[in-house]
Amino acid sequence: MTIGLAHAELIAVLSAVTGDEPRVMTVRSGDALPSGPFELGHRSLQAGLREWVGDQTGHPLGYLEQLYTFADRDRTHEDAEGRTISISYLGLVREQAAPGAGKPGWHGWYEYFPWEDHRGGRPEILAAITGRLQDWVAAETARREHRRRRVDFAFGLDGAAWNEDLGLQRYELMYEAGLVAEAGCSPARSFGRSMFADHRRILATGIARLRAKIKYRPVVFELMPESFTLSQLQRTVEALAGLTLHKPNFRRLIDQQELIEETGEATSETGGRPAKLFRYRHAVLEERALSGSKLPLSRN
Amino acid sequence: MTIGLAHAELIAVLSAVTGDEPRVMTVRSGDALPSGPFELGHRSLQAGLREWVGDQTGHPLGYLEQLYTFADRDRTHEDAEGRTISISYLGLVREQAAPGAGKPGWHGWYEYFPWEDHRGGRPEILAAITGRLQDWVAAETARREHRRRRVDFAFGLDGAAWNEDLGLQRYELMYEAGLVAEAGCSPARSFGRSMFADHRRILATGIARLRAKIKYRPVVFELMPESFTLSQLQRTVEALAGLTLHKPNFRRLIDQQELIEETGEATSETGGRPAKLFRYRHAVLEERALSGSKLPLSRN
DNA sequence: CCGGATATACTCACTTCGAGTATAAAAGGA
DNA sequence: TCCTTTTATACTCGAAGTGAGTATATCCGG
Repeated sequence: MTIGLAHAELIAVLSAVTGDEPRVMTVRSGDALPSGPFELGHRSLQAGLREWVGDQTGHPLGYLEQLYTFADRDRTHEDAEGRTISISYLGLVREQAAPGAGKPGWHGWYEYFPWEDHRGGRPEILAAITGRLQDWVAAETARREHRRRRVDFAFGLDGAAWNEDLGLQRYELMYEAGLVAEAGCSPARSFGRSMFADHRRILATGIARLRAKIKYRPVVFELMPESFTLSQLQRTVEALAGLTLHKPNFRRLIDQQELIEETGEATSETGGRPAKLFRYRHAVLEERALSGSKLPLSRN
Repeated sequence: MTIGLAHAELIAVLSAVTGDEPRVMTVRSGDALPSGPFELGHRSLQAGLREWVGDQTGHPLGYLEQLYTFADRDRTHEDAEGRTISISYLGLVREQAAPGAGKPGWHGWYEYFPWEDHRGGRPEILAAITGRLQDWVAAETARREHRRRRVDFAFGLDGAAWNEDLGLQRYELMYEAGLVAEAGCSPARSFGRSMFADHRRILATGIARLRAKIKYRPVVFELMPESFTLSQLQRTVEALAGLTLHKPNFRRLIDQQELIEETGEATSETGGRPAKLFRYRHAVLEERALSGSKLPLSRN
């Protein structure tokens, strides 16, 4: 059996949350995701990436999961020896363990995807985006209805509700419609900050995966410090989801799951009544669900 | 930047359901999953696999999604040129398009995982498996409680309910505990039919992914013929999940989602009252949810 | 025409969920 | 000191969804 030869490369989407801003680790002043060769000495892909991230950044890496493997024709390596296979990973870094967060190297998610942050209501930029998408729908003749449904569904138009999990579909639609610089359109007519090659698409994949995951796995705690208040926890989830949540219902959800316990201490750094501090119950298996199903949205 | 060279290989978990038996396409008389080199001519991984499957089997491939990419040290290729990277995919084949199903080449899932089929109640083989796992728990000293919780959670012991999505965790626990032939234990002391290298683990990954997916995406219809009865649909879902469902609630769930419509015809092949035939509403976007959350279990 | 088998339709209690309201405990200024 | 602001925490209530069971319809074969 002959086996195709290829170059293997690892790409990491490393995220942290500082305050209420989700961030991603970047190189080249925010133009690319960190990546590197898959060395032969590594035990496995996972171990290879962990080691590599540790060396490069000094941040201990908590949660790590594989995202997707790409090998499209345009990803061919310079020399003709074969094509490049890129294996992407999603990693979560604890805020306090990431002193670089906020400094250069870490950039906010919503710099690249300004239309994904709905915490302050529907972003105004969406009007421009969906306007351009309507033109793109109108330009199609054969399958116009299908295209319209895809746009309406992904962007929450025509009665559909905004779904924060569809970030990847949204980016891909915008790519198809030529609304992002990576698709070759002029920077003036593009939306959001672009990245090298398909790195922004990989970032969108990571964000979408994380947004979906926080709904049924307690991964948020990988981003929290050792002890935290319920409001901090809520703001972190809100930062990731790009949505504001209903406070009483969020709290009910959290203590139904019995994932956290009081430390006994409290903090009064927030201005008003002092908040109790909580810690994650590590006894809980990672397999346990965070929320039964959906996030408790607030109506703004 | 140097890039590691590697051999790239595609592995496919192709599934179909015949009657009420879920099957997987195999080679070597059921000892291995179909696999092949990733050729340089292919446009992308997805296209490469689609083409390759079409050539090899003659079955048109409906749904196709990437599963996982493996590159562990023990997967090294014979010649010393580098290691092998295996990219696995899950594909769904429509029953009527798979005339080979039932014939050699297609084997039932539960031949490899007899403990995963709970349609006739908890399989007796589970008593033997969990017995051996208890020994394995007792053999641990340092983190015995953690190990016990993992076993209880995965196998539905000590108050926990059986969760059909945890097939991969169960296989991995059994591998760790040395209960499967792939882990090097004697065939006499192993459970289920084993496969070449880590192919059974990949199959478990595919099964787990599909079981999770049918709960929130209408992928079952990729396995159904053009028109079908509600009972057929239910039996197909039951075959995949390895569980029996509550009939009235299953039907309520289905027509709440408005995923199917009557063809106007009926069939009386089943013995009793003739059943209405339905078809999948292709107008529905693939992104739409199948069931709000969980499957409607029946209490057996 | 009656029982067995299968399909389809309806009911009801209970839990969960969305939304809103009420009370508690700090800080700071008049 | 007391009142306002701010944040935290606790409780209520109706609507919707879910689990479980029952009732009716329509075929087949004797």
